[in-house]
Amino acid sequence: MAEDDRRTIPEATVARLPIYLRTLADLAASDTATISSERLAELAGVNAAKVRKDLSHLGSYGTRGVGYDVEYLVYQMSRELGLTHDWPVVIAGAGNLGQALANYAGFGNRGFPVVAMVDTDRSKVGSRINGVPVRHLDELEDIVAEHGDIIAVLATPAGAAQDVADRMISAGVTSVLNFAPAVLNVPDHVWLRKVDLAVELQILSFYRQRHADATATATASAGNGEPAATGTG
Amino acid sequence: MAEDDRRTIPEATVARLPIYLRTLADLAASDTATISSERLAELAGVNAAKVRKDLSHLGSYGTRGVGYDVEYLVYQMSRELGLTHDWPVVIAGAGNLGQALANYAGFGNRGFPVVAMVDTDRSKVGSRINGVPVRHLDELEDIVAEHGDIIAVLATPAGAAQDVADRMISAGVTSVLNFAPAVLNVPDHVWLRKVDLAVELQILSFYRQRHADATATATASAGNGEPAATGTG
DNA sequence: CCGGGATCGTTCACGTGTTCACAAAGTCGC
DNA sequence: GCGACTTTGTGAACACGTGAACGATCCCGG
Repeated sequence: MAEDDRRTIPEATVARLPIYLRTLADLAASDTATISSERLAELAGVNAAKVRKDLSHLGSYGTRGVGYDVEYLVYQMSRELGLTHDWPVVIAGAGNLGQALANYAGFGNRGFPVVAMVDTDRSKVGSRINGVPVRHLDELEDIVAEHGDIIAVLATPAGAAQDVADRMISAGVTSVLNFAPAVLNVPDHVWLRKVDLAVELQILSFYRQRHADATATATASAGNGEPAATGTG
Repeated sequence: MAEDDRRTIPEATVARLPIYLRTLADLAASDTATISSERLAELAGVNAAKVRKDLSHLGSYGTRGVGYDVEYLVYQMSRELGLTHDWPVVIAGAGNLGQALANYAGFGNRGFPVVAMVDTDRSKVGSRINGVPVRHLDELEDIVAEHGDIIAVLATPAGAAQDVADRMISAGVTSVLNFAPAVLNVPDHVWLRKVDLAVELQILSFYRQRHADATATATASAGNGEPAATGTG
């Protein structure tokens, strides 16, 4: 493996690393010392060759004939994913979704403490949700200044998302996770990921609809209602 | 375009159709009659050629020199996505996330009525959340029988997700949207998509971490902190 | 010290998705 | 009607991700 490859991990691999990490953490908790690519692939729901190729991007941490050392792999992977220290998170929008995210254990527990929520609704500002203070959107610059490099989670209505994102970014935010059902335009230096519930449901709806069509029209012909799609790379 | 192509829409295209549809619906609401692929691409945040190729999978609904008829495209796309009728949804898990999803307007409003939530916590069973009745998991078979083909949304703890999924599937469910932070194994005839908050944050963390590394080590060299990644295909 | 068995790391071929580029096909002004 | 202009639809080149295959490497028992 060339020295350069270690610094250019394919996007598809990056998206799978957290899954591997979670699986490996479970294994470590159950006192499993080593694991083969085949078993890890099974647990992570992917192909064994893919596991080996993915892990090879991190370096040669496996031992032929034995497998991978779970503890060491967890350590290296955590380091690579930047999980050795906390990343503060600010949630924009204290509505249903925002509150649920603030309460979500998986957030704060594992390295992503929610340091504040911001909203424009003055009746919410000043309260606390799961211990997280709700502050006014206008205080955003202060919050970023307090915590430095921060991750923005957008849980606002669609109409407000772009405006809030713009303010986040001009305040210095470079990582945005968008839950609002809207397409966001961000500058090149900002990393954006999006989670869209409606889109996911509609994708499911498409395949179901097509399956219904296929079985309806092809009652006697060779109906090929190909199923089994895994989602959200 | 061969007759066959209309029935084999690439997965990547399917994932973008809902975005186009939402954009087009907004345009229709603002009395825009026709739109070019270039403008639609701009609004949807993608490449113009990609828009044309994606839309060509639905058929030749554009007019050269003019663009696409917005209304007609909305109609065809809704039909293709199976949005001409409702798809009932059952949410498993009445915790923070499940409740937020039940309250989420984008769900029930646009063709995905939440007909029930299921949980094993007897203190929750019998109550209503945003008008949605919370029933016991054991009633799952009844619920599926009542509403026929149903979409399952899993908002349970990770440990319970596989069990609940198994029960859903044996009750007849063929579409599953998984919010639980766990890898699910489902039979081939079931469509599965997943949304994982922790994974998304960790992906953001990776790119931020790498960026920090790059700028730290390459203060004087040609620091190439390549940003701008769009998420969740 | 050596052979057998297991498993990694990598190469290669293939399929899928993206982007460019351009002919085909339409509109509009005159 | 006709030419200029606009925009679609698609062919082709390219980039990327996947999965199978296999040599390389390591442990273990004797």
